[in-house]
Amino acid sequence: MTSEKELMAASTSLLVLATLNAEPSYGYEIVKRLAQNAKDLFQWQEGTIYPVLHRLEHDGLVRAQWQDAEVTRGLKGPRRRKYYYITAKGRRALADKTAQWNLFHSLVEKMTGVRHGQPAGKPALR
Amino acid sequence: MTSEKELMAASTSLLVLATLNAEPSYGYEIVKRLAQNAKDLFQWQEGTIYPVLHRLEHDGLVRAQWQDAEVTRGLKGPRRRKYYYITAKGRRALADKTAQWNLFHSLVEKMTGVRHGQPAGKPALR
DNA sequence: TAGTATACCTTGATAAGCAAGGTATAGCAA
DNA sequence: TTGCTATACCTTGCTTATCAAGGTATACTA
Repeated sequence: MTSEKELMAASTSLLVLATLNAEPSYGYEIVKRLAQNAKDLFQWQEGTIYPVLHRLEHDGLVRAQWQDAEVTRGLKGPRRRKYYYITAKGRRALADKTAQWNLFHSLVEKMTGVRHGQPAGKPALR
Repeated sequence: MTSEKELMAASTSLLVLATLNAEPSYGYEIVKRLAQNAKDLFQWQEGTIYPVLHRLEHDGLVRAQWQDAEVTRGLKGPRRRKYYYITAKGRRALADKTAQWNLFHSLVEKMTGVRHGQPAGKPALR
């Protein structure tokens, strides 16, 4: 595999970037949101997501900002959240990774004989 | 990730099983065939495929058989090929893994906002 | 006062892929 | 005949991603 390994590894960072592209968020919430979108069929662990966020930040695809103390006033739990925002570079990376994913998916489709569209009896997440 | 980790790891065994489902084959040829189907955009290494085949055989999803000597007569190269055949259990596994892959893909689609069908300007392998 | 939910994080084990190398056979060209 | 290339099998060591598990701390709630 040349870039296929990154494609595999990309699925998590891809989904994290997609989450942040929709709306800024923080680690704990991203975990919940992914599980929610996947209807709990797939669940990422915190131990997976936090290192990914750190790497994305290190690579400049997202930037992090501890929220103001007053924002959390009235909320239960600790008064600290590290919000992540996708950057312009992150949006480009998201587009690239999405294109790569779709390309790889079309290979799987071709080889497994799955047709486009959603054939009857093939459930999908909605 | 619950079974998501297997889903990631599944992409290679999925494609190997799909290859063998189309037609019995052997390691060296499978590598070539995958690269060909992927138009060399993705390339699996022998060091990846052989262990996968051994694992699939160990799990009973394929069975292996050294070919007869006469079959290779006239061919260049060594007179030995280890042909792999998909089993009934392998076909069930292929169906399962394909369903899992499609489920996961629908999550990616949902989160990246990609619609079904092939939107204009989104190239795919044909 | 104890439990639960929120929110951050790290560590050690497991597993998959890759690059690189190794062995061997046979055709073909110099 | 000598050496290159293609075929065909395989293993080893490194890297990297994920997970399970644990740790810290805050604040609401029973």
